[in-house]
Amino acid sequence: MTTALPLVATSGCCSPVTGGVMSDVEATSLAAKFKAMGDPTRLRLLSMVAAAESGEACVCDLNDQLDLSQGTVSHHLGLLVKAGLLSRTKRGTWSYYALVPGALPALGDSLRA
Amino acid sequence: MTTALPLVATSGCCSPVTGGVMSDVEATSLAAKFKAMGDPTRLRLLSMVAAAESGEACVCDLNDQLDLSQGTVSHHLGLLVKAGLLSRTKRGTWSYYALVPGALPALGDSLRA
DNA sequence: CCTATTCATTGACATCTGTCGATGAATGGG
DNA sequence: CCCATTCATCGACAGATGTCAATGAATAGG
Repeated sequence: MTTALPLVATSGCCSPVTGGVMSDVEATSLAAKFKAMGDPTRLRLLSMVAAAESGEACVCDLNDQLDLSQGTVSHHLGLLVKAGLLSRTKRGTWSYYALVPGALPALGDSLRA
Repeated sequence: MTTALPLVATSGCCSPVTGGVMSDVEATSLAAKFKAMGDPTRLRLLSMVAAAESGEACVCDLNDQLDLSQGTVSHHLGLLVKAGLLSRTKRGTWSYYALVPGALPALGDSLRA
């Protein structure tokens, strides 16, 4: 029997903050995600991708709305991918970024009782 | 008529990340809270306070569980207070920290659709 | 009073982070 | 082919951050 790898972030990805004292490992893992969201530019990037009609956006579109150098935007997007919040798909010359399904709500769940 | 200041964090404190493109001001405000949670030590501190029976904990208790200098722990607690996630009450020689009611769930709501 | 306890604040330090400009790789169009 | 476009990566740099040791203020107990 084959166990399919979930394409959607499991809601059990993050230990709840208010569910007992967190271990060092749990805290480090969860903190990495919050850290990725702890920057205004990255938060705006997430909201822009989320607001895109097709569910994805290319760097050029995002870059136009941000008054930052292209390299800097690419850097932030890379961090969001590394944190597991965005996915990147290369098509031709363009890179398309999309929300990892379920990642944000799962993070939100870790803040509920 | 007097308008009472809410002692509980309003659930509308944070603009949702997936509710349209965030403004610079919204993103900066929300990012500050996530930034405060983007550190393993601070996350553990939050979970320790949340796990305290009485709902509050003094620095000495927290310090014992953390293998960090007392000054460092105090520093992290100060950041969590500044972010609006913890409250501080001084009683005698002790400082007691408690969760700001509703603050964490409100943050979590900003990550839901 | 004198001393011990609790805790915030300060100064110092190494490291991390956000930003830019420049470079280079990959693709697509004449 | 040659060139323009898109984008990631690199080197550099100022500023922020996490940590400690030391200091100092406030309180409690003999």
